[in-house]
Amino acid sequence: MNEEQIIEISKALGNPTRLRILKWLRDPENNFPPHEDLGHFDDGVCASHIKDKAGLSQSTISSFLSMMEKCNLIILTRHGKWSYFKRNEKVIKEYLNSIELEY
Amino acid sequence: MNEEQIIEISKALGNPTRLRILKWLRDPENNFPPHEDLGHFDDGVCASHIKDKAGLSQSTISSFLSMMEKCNLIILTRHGKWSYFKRNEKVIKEYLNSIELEY
DNA sequence: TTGATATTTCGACATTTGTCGATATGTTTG
DNA sequence: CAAACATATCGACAAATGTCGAAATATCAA
Repeated sequence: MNEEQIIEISKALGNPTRLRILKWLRDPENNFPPHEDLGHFDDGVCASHIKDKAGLSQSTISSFLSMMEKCNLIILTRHGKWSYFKRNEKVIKEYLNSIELEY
Repeated sequence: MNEEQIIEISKALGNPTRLRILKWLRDPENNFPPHEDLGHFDDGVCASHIKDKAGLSQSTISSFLSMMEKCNLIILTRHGKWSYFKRNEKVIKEYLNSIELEY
């Protein structure tokens, strides 16, 4: 993983709300209500539920999720009007490995 | 490692100069000139050498090193008028483990 | 103790980030 | 298509960060 990516991910992790979102997404069943429509968390959790749990404004959460997605910490999947977010385990591992081995 | 510490370390890693300093300190022999007085890198590298390599002002580097030390990423040892900095491998490992297992 | 040198602290200022409410866009459904 | 809802974007503003040069401290050495 290149330096730029490591820096962007580190910035994303340097905020309590974003760090918690990442943690919550580890275990959607225990951190969020079920999705009415979908009935599963295969693509993660929809933005509204994350907003409700985080307790910040819709626009703030939207931009937080967007920056987490831009640096590939999370993966966005759209189902109709809903945006679902799940962890990008591969990139998280790469981040940890890069720091461990290179930085 | 608690959330606050993870956040502070992530912030420290979210800047190219600080990230590079951490990397350089992995291998002082190959990244810095020898210490005239000391003749070894047992306590790391002195602030001036880090400043020269980073190419930022002395005050900027001083505050960068200070914040890296406050969040325990690096360990400061003073020898007379020189401040030497080395990596805190234990804390770096704890950071990576915490993210891997909790976040 | 005085001068030279290493580091820290201070004050300034520009840039970035955190956060909001309002507005715009996109999607579903009646 | 129009209303309703989920999400994204915009504009604003306060707080934090990046960065500098200058001044203050601390230490060594003559």
